[in-house]
Amino acid sequence: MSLRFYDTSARQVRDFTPLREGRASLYLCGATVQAPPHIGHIRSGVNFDILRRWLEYRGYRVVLCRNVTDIDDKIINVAADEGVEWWEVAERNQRAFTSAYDILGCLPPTVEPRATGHVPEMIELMRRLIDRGHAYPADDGSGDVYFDVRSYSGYGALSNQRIEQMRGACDTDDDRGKRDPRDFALWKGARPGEPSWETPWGRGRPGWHLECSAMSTKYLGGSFDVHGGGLDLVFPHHENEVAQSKAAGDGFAQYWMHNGLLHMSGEKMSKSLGNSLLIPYMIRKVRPVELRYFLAQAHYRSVIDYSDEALYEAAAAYQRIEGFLTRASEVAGTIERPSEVPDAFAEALDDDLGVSPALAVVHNAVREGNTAIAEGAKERISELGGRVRAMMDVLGLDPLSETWGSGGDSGLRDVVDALVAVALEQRQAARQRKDYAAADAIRDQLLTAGVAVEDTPRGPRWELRRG
RNA sequence: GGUGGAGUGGCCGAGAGGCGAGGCAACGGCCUGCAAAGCCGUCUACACGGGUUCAAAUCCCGUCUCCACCUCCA
Repeated sequence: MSLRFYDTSARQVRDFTPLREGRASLYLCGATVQAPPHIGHIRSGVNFDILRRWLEYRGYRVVLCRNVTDIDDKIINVAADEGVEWWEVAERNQRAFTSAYDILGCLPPTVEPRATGHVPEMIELMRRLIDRGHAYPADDGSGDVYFDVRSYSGYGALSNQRIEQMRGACDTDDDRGKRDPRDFALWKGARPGEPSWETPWGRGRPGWHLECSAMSTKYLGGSFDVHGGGLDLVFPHHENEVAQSKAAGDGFAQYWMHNGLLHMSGEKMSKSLGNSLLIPYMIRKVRPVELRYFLAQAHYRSVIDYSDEALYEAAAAYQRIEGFLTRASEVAGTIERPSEVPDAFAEALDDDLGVSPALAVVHNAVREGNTAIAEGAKERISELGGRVRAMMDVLGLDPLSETWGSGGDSGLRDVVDALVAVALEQRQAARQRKDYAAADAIRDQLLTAGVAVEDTPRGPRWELRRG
């Protein structure tokens, strides 16, 4: 079977056929940098990182454009509240997003354009829309420029809605100068004290949707393959984007992919809830790779109901895979990672990124591998270990990848290893003379210090036990 | 009012007409001085009521419950 994805616009799974053979162009709605990211934002990043990695595995040359919207009402409001410049807020939060993506092992995008760096492109797009009769500057002198939704017959096609049934857009203070309440702002006229840029229609700043159409066109062309983002962006953001671009004469996205949202206690984690699931806090609960596993394991279109229990279960599942690979390396030496993944795994990902069934393939290989370790079958261990690494690598989760290195000082680790070895020698001596009370006391002391000892047929081994 | 999604074993979570996905937890066994890890086994589930079918968790009709979007959202 071929590679296929669920297309929000078609409301069904479609075979993936790129516009240019061997290439895949992706536009991903990244952050509006009004606040630091929580795990819902990063889920989106992880889901699309897996898409990107899978496309690359399938031989496509991927160009991923992930925007940063660095100007909007909330950014301005936060800046005003804090008494700092709007660009301080944007810079600070963009750094937080970048850091979070890095920590979770998301590959950097090919290009990461910022809205405020593309005002000329936005002006040009507005010019095209006005020339074609799809947009108009407000006639009240406010400087607003609106998209005329009634002029574009396809409006509502993406989100499957009829204009008549839509509510009015309240995206400006008082809907000044709108011809129809559902018209949305391409450009917002400047208010006193706000950042603004010069345009033929007066000073102002971008509306929320214009930047994505302008930047996708600049970096990916008028037509590109996949547009992605969170399910909550389907309307109005993506509906408005596609309206702007198609009304201007561009082909725009061929496929629309939306990740499901992450809920907290039955509630969606919106920015306004101000919840505590920010990345620095989360990675005190579990390691980053375990957080990535948690976010990746469910199908990208399903809702994830966040709970600490579910998070810890995911961490345990990951540790099972990691434990196998660690022990496999100890027994069979370096585990080479082959370039191919098993067919069953590939078929799962080909089918609309079925990460869950793909992970079932991984776990089956882990169980076989553990049996091979028990039997001491080195070739089999290497083979299965390599297979597991290859599969996990495609998901960005290979435990033996340098991405997930302990991050600690390796020199310090050598010191600890030597110290633990001293203690273990004493414990072994105690065991030899069957002084199990002494042996167990040493093991307990090490455990208290965070060193978990396991006895194996080849002698004791140890590892750091977290928290 | 409009649009879309969901209800699966103790828990998480796939699947979508016929073979028990997988994980976590629990219990029993093997292994171990004891553990740990691992392996084997047990727990045979699909909201409810009808229907179609040789066969339904999966299709159809109805009902209930929950959720999302309908201009702050990833």
